[in-house]
Amino acid sequence: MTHTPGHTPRPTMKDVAARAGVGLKTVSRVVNEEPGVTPDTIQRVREAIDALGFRRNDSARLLRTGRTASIGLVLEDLADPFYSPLSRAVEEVARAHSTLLFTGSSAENAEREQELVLAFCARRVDGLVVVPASDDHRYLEPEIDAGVSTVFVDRPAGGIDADVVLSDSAGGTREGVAHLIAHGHRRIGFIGDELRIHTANERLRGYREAMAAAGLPVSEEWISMGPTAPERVRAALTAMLAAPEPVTALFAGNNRVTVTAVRVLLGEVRPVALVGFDDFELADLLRPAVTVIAQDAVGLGRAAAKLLFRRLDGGSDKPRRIELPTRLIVRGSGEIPPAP
Amino acid sequence: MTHTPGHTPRPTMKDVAARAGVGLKTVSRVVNEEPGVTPDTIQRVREAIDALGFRRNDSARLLRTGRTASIGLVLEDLADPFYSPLSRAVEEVARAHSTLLFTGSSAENAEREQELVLAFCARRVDGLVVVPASDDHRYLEPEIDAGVSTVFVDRPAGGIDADVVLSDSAGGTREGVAHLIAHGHRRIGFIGDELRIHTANERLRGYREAMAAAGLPVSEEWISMGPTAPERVRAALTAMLAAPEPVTALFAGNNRVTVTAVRVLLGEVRPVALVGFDDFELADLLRPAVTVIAQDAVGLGRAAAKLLFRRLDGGSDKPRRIELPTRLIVRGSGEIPPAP
DNA sequence: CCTTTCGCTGACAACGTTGTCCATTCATTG
DNA sequence: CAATGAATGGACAACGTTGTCAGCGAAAGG
Repeated sequence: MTHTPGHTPRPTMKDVAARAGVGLKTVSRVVNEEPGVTPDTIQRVREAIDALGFRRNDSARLLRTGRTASIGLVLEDLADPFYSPLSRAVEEVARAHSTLLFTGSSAENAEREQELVLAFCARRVDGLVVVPASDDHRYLEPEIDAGVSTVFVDRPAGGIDADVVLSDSAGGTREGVAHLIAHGHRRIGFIGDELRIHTANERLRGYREAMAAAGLPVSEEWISMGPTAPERVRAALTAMLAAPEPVTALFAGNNRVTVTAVRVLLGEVRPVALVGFDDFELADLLRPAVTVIAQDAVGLGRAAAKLLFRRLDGGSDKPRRIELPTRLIVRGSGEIPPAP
Repeated sequence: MTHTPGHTPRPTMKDVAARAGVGLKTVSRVVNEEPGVTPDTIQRVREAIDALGFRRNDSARLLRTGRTASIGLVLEDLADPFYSPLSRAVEEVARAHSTLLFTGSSAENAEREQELVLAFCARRVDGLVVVPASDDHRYLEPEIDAGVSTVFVDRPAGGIDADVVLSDSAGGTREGVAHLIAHGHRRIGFIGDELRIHTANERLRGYREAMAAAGLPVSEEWISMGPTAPERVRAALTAMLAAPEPVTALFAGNNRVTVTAVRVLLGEVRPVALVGFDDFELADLLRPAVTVIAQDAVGLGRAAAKLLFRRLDGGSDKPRRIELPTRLIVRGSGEIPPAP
């Protein structure tokens, strides 16, 4: 018994063929609009299809043809306001290529990433777009060899040479920190994500470079890397502000940090300047409005997906690295001068 | 040729069997951890699997077994801050059932919804979670008969009797409007989404009921339904404020309307009270902080997915309608008294 | 009128897996 | 020592589709 009790089993091409009084292959031809069928026969087959409510089983079809017309997207969290436009962009490109999209969230967990990726591979997706959570992707090598094109986004793959689409994290951060320096700040804090995350590292590097370029010393007490949970960020920032020589400005390493920082600073008497990496909705409506380094999430997703489909269409030069520029959006919070 | 040039073709169970010197079915048994294989044989097969980098083709497997262990999620926009937690919740439940998730955005377009749904059905997903964009789902009837369990979320299906999980839109709106009335407002505007959208209708009904319950007249000029594009909302609100008897408070029908309203009101000299349907991040950081009717997006997604899996596990009583309560979150913007 | 060509159609194998069932082996038992 | 039966392994069909190829009839050409 192949159908759930209580349900009529799905008609197959065989059923349609029988009903229309034609051969199996003729039905296939009609369904796929292949040439070489008389209008009369087409008509008969069409009627049988409608009468039976037949719908082609794409799983079976794709088993035969070898392509599944589906791709997998693994990211950190579907619900993260930074990743959701990215996934929407991937979806859009996939749609343009008549391809369906599997999605999964790794929750920043290496094991879960691998589990998802391999599950997608077992489903024989044609390709993958992955926001890495792990830093070792050698487990993907056999899959890639077997023909599963893979493009990494937002962070590079670990241990393998693969396509990747990134934002210019270091450059963007340099620009943001330079903006704070230009407004007179000398003691600038940096709160970022865990060091094992590539972008966190890059942004920290950008911070150090900008400070060095301005000839400013950096105290390690101004730097705090770790989980972006509100409590951790709150504690870190509070400590920086309570130090004997408190920071007068903060660079926030991503939007979750920025939001928590805004909350903390709202309770501060001293004005503290703030620039955040990642734009977010309503940043312009806060008071002060938050100056940010905006990344192009849609651009990242689109570029990654397009690169993936180029691979699927046969482009197979060596792995590419695409870096998208960021954009400083000046809104006010970065222009607050240091308290005298 | 079944593999892309330049790639090694994937090994199949046959290859593994040959290499391990056992029968095909024995490999299948090992892979599926079925009993009846000597530890010794298991060992040999395992080695062959590793050596060849074999990974079971789930598409083929599922063709045979009839279940695809995948479900489809169709919503309005994956990138919408209201829907992304919902989809994350569905994903979480799916994961707990070892099921993969196809996602697709209908962009509030009936045709596209149907296209997506039918594409998922052609892939023989086990079930569907759908946020309706169309108001006629009779096209789904043959699929449901064929055993594709379907649960609708956020809005009910049109033309068919099916499971649905909703927020209490009318009740929530009543509560929100009553809140404004309690603070002295008599002329309250309502800006909502297009009338063909069920929730828009329900919320409008809630508004009318609350006004009627307080014995307040309603001028049709205080009501504006239509697309939630910022320009349209801006124009509507501006008109309400410029009228001879301007509204002193606004109820915004969803979060997109609320955000645009906040922007418009920021430029207003008169204080205007505001309550919005849907909570959104940072609502508490705006000044005034925005009072909202919060819906439980995660709860909606989870309830829908759980109901779906209950169906998949065989539960087949008649279609259920689950209504989740909303919650008034008082933050300030709703407490502004009417200008004298 | 016979052959060639061509348009149309269908039988059959194959895709990679699982379910059914029979064959073999080997230890146990009468 | 033969009979029994459990444990193990494998041959084969089937899932629903598409690709290959051969057959058939009719139109076209000699």
